[in-house]
Amino acid sequence: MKKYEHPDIRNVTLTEVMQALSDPSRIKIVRQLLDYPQRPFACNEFPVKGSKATISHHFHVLRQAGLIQTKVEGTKCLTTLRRTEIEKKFPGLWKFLDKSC
Amino acid sequence: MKKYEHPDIRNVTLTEVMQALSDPSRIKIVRQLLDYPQRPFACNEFPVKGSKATISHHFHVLRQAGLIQTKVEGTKCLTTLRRTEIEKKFPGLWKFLDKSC
DNA sequence: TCTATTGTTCGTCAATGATCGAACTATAAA
DNA sequence: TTTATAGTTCGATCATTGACGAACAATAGA
Repeated sequence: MKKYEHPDIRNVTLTEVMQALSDPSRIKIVRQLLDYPQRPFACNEFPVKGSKATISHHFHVLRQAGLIQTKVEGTKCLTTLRRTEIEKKFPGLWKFLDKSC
Repeated sequence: MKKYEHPDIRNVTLTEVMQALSDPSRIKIVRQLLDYPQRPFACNEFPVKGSKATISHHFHVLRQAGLIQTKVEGTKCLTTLRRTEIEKKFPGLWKFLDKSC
């Protein structure tokens, strides 16, 4: 598998972050990651429906927005939140996403 | 001027809110409102460029997302945040928007 | 009444975004 | 080496969205 590009958080804009989170599937992904801190998930471990291509696209968007990081592990790719970096740049985002209904 | 429709906050989704905030002009509008609590602004008092139609569209989106309320006053329409209602449904949103850079 | 102000609505166009199947890559396991 | 697994990338399609000008509506003021 190819290695992933992760943007420098300094170059991430609030608009991008909002845009990334303006999709129900992507919000689900982020919330699951919030619910299980430190635990990495493979792409197919999220309750998101759609083709492989679509799901891959969602992770790409979240990655470009600086919200997640992806690490190759065998044939899988493991995703975790970029928790502390995002919290530093956008304080309160995680808390907000976690609590909002 | 017509009277405005404001959605019941209960029917507003997080996705809608994120979508509404995924535009630089609309973020600017909300931030200005955050910076001057309680003070109502007319549509043309925001540093947002674009035609009248475009600006009206941005306010429409923010209104449908439950973020702002608009009141007719003469030939103007005055906009304020739906501060407490949104804070109750999406705790931390205002704080997050205010602090993020 | 006439005109200026303020904003909405409509129709249109261009750009973006979500979705998919198909072909592909890389690793693991048989 | 063959097959299965996991995900990416490409190209296409379709829907949504942002932007605009033009026509409109409502109020204020001369």
